[in-house]
Amino acid sequence: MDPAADENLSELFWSVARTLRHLNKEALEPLNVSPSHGRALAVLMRHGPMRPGALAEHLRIAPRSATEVVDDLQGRGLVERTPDPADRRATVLHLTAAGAAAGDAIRAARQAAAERFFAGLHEADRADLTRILRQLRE
Amino acid sequence: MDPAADENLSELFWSVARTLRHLNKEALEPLNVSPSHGRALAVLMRHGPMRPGALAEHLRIAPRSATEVVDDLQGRGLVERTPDPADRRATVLHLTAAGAAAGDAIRAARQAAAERFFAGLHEADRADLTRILRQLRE
DNA sequence: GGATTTAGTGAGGTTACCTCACCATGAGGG
DNA sequence: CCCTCATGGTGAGGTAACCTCACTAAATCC
Repeated sequence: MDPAADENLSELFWSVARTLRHLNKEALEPLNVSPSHGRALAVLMRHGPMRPGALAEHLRIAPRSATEVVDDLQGRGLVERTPDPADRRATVLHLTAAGAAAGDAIRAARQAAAERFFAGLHEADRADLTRILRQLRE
Repeated sequence: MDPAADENLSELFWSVARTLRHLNKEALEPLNVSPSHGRALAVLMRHGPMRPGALAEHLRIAPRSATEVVDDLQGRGLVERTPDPADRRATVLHLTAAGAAAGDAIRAARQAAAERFFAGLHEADRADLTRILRQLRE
């Protein structure tokens, strides 16, 4: 159990993470969305209309911060707030047509970036990586 | 080449990265240093005294931002600025005794966190992960 | 039906960055 | 030797993406 090995594994992980983040950001740049907005749109794409609170949970940010993201997205005409018929305190967020289009573009760009990044791996290595990462996530 | 597989691999990677970052931050918290300060101290520990500009390069931030980090670190008595005898425009940063001690503690805490995190993996999986990450880093 | 909880948001703060402008110093060319 | 240009550091001011705290309106519990 060489301690230096763990240190290296951790550093290695960060080094790879940085590259991947960079690629992601680059992929999103031409679409004129920040990574944070991209994540929010992706959540709405995947899980459908939801309340700001639920969005906050998905993004693991404070509810107040979700309000801010939504403000911004609404300002760009990508999402809309509609009153929740079941609870008059609440609002429901849903994508506009433009938002859905942006979401599609983001998904495609992200996927292309990931594809490029992981393309160097053999099928078996991919499978191993997936398995190991799943285990780390617990 | 299922597209969804790559999407998942990328997301999986981020999920794990987030956990690791969280652990790192937690490990640094009791030492009362932010991750950003920790990184700066680590660079000074590893590479010895250097100018702010060099620190900025190592941290991949703008020189002006390095000034800020150094201001903070100096305010906590962890680093000192001394005039560079070779260039009267420049200053040289070096760790104080407290800074070196903090650097040691940070290194230990970081390593312990990584140890705990990767402890769940079998030796073989660790080796695979290391190999695959190395390959991804190219 | 009054107390408590929950949903969303205004106000204001923090962290970790950034650019631009500026000054002092150093280095090279005529 | 002086003049120009490059370089090291920093003041001023800005930004993104978070945060907490306090508040209102509505729902829910006892």
